[in-house]
Amino acid sequence: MMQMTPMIETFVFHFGEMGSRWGFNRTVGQILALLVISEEPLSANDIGDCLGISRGNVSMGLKELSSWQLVKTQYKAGDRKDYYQAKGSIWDMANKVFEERRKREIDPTMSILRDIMLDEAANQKEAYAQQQIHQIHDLLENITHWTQSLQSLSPEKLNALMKLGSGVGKVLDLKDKLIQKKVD
Amino acid sequence: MMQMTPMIETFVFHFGEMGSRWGFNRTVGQILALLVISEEPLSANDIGDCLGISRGNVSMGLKELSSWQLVKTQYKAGDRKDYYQAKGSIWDMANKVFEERRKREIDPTMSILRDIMLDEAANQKEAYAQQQIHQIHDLLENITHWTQSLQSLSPEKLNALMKLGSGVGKVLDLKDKLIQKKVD
DNA sequence: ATATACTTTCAATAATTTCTGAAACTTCCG
DNA sequence: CGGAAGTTTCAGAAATTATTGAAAGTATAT
Repeated sequence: MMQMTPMIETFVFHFGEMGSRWGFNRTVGQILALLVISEEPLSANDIGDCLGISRGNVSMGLKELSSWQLVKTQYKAGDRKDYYQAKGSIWDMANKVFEERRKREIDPTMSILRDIMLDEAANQKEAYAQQQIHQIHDLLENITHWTQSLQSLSPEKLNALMKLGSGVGKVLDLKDKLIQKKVD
Repeated sequence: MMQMTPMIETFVFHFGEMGSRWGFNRTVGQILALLVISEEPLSANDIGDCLGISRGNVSMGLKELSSWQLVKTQYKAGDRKDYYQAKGSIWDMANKVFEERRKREIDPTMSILRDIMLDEAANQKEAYAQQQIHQIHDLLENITHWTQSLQSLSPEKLNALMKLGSGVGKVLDLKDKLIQKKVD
């Protein structure tokens, strides 16, 4: 079984706190952290022992992580236990988290905003409200398209883009110039 | 006082639900939504009446929104009441939310990860853990730089970038070619 | 078919977060 | 100063969310 050295405890517990901000609860955050820093797969009992949580809670946590597609199951020959591992690279996981959050947090809002935009404004106040709602909708739509296109980039390109930092403004200028060339 | 038409109610209540996912609680989300779609400033009592919540809760919600720098206070001549309004454009507000979330969710984690990275790995397991932690740190650092550079872009450029969508990959290729030229 | 070794579910409970409302505080005016 | 009109605070109540653990479920080996 994994032993919890002080370093690993610090990481796992902190990740538990933060996990709750990233859309899952403390236990789920801790389980994910544990799986991420553990090279070999862990059984559900290992996880419960390390974190000092009940067996049922581990099961629910793993179920949640599965729904986020963040864990994979390993079967060991001659052993009935299931063993769990983090699935994919850190990059892949971050992507999964972004995508899942978009689905849960942005998509439902978009749908409601679209409905509202179809309604006829009944008075001056509603007209103003609708105008604001329109802006929020457009913003969310942009963010959605944007993150989707980031997800379709290869990891290398993504990394290049990230490294670009404030150079991103320059690249935009570049693009304008090139388009200009084509027009000429 | 603002009347709650069905359209406005739908929006405000939904925003309340979603607000809790964006880092503030239901009431705070509702108050923000109400202020965003209301053209003229509202008093704390107006807000409480519209949302059916206690005066104390309104006060706490406004305090929270102030700490996010999302509201401004208006004083009306010959009226002792304070009147509140959403501060800045939708874009500005989204930026504030991003920034505030970064401060609360990413920065503390970065600091802990940095500490861990300075420790000497005591054994093979810790070495692997440290390697993973290093990757997480780099990812978060990239995201931080990236979002900071987005924030420093003008709204127009930001919009152009958003509209670019998957074209972003092409622009990157372009950049590589241009750098290549310089090297030649 | 039964025993065994595990996993999952879910009702009850515990922990946490949010909300209320009364009291304390502030500010403005006469 | 005293009081009226407002705002803020915070202890306790209410609501929500997370956790436990025992019971039910599943799969495998004999």
